[in-house]
Amino acid sequence: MTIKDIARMAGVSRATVSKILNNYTDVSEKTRRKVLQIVEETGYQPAFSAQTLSAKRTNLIGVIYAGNINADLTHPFFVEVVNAFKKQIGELGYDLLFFSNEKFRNSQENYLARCQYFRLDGCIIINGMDIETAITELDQSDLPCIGVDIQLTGKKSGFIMTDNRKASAIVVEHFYLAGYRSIAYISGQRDCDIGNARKEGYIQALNQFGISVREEWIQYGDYREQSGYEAMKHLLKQRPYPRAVYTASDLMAFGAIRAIKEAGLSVPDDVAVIGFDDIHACQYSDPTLTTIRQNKEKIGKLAAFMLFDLIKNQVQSSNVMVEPELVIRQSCGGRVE
Amino acid sequence: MTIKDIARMAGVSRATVSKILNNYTDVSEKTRRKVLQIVEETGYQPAFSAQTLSAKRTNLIGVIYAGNINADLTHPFFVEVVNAFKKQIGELGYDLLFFSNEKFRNSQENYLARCQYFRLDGCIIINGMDIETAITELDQSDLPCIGVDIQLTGKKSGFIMTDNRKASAIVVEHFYLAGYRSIAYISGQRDCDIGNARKEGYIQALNQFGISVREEWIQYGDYREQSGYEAMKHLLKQRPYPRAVYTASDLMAFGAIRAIKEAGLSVPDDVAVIGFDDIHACQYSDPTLTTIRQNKEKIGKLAAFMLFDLIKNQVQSSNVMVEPELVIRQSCGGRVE
DNA sequence: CTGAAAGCGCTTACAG
DNA sequence: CTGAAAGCGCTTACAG
Repeated sequence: MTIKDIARMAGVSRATVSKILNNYTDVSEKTRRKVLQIVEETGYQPAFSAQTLSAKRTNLIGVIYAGNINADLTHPFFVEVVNAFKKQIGELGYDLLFFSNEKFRNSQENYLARCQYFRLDGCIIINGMDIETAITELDQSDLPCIGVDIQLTGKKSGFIMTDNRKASAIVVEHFYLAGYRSIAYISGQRDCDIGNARKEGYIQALNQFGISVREEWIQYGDYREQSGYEAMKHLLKQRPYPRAVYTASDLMAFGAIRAIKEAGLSVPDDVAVIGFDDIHACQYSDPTLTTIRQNKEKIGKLAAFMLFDLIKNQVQSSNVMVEPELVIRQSCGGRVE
Repeated sequence: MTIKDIARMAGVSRATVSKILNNYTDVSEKTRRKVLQIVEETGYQPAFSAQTLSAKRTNLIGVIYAGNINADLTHPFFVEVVNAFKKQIGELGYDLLFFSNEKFRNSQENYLARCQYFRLDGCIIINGMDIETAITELDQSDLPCIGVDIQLTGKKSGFIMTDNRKASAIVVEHFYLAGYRSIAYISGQRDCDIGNARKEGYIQALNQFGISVREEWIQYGDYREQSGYEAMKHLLKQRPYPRAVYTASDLMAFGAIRAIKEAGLSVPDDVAVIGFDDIHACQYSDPTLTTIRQNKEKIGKLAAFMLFDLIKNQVQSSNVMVEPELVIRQSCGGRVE
């Protein structure tokens, strides 16, 4: 069943059928009705590949998890963002193509070439560790791209992320108002942009409150539980040890809590802890974990609209910082030192 | 840059270039080298739409989250399965197309038509609640389909799921060996196939051990925390109340634990609990939760191979049950009644 | 081993 | 308002 069949059945030309299907206005109401009815009856659907070959757009958006040590589908933060993105971009009429990086990785990874191969209308790039240069190439091309947690700079690119400095400021302020003055920070890897933004926010906030920054109270982990555990052990060896700890991920907070308990101390009575991410387990841990929640819904939704505007040429490259929120539970205490 | 350009530059015909790119063998080594070199130099890539229009296959697999109340990308179990599936099917040379259901849903949802529109090579169908008839239509078509947690019956379809009866048998046996004789079950919705399989397994296992089944010890929830809490409150009102509880999800187990604690009782000393899913929070809850872990890796990977075989016509419709595993933590106790 | 030609199923100026 | 025709960029018999 092709457009030719429909044209024949309706007694019109293929061009006319095509126009009707694409909502052109210069067609008589009578012809339109007849054709539409036949389309309805037959259940005719145009073929994607023929449409794409002939027209330019595909209404297809690529989803790229960038980085060699790459966050995959299961990443708890990004999956929520991508889900919200998918919903919104779906409303706008786009489907999603997920590149399978496997084969691809073995050869030279050329994201741009793959986008061109499928003639994607745009793509969303999820940040990972150890970003490939192929991402830069894509970014600098004229394919519309939106980065999540990664700063894209191309003329047809934009990015969106949580305001990580702000998040740290909120945490430090919360600790400060609860009376804490000795506040440590367990960061992500030293070369992680996100972790560094959080660190800078932490330092800036301490300065603002006139609290001097102690280098030995800044530890580095890898966002995982074990690294938080080890970082906390280092912190506890110091005299005095910090009475409040802010970690760049919830998992590291869980690790820190484990270390604190092992030392015979209590959370939050001896050491207060605030994490980052608000993963599901925060509600069920002992104690329940105070943490920073990123507005994943909003990030995903905004990414969809920003990409759409870029595609429709309605806008220049844009970038947005989204407000974080502190979710207060048991782990952060509230006593005066 | 098209195949025409490459042909011109190499001084051969388009047909020859096409053959070389598609690994035909009836081409002289010399021509092959020359063409390949030019392809390399120019970075030429064929256009997906032209290839698809002309050939039949797309190397594209559709991912469908079925059901009106539909599990989305963020579902903790399915996301792991889909991730493993993506990796394996990627190795086999396929990319993934995620249908955006939004627009689509408003009209009559026609999965089959959409698959045909994109000329997908096959698809994977993730079970949800309240499955549409459009899924049946897809299942019965001759497009290769693999269902996860959903029994497909078409001649080109297969399915894969955890052996849910077996899982229940393992749980009941574990309780039995720990000395428990009064074992309750908190199920999913009454019309949920998965929940029912687990229920039947539970009943069968009780029978096997000569323990009589008490209808009032079977409660129904909706897999969420609150429903587990309420179901447990009902169970605790009974005299005697059960000393061991098996729930069809971890979240319901957390709800049950909350109810038990609220009643001034202890887990596992007064009531032992075993959940289902092994979500991340099980490791951090108080007490940590004993639970059934499904082999998501294996399910995803098998789904990929099964679908591949179906596509390549190497196999008839197949279906597989995957072994579950009991992960023992603190909540299940181990004392004699 | 190589190429001319038809065809895949659409869309888009263009002419009427 | 409608249609003939060219074209999108490939692949695939088929002939040589």
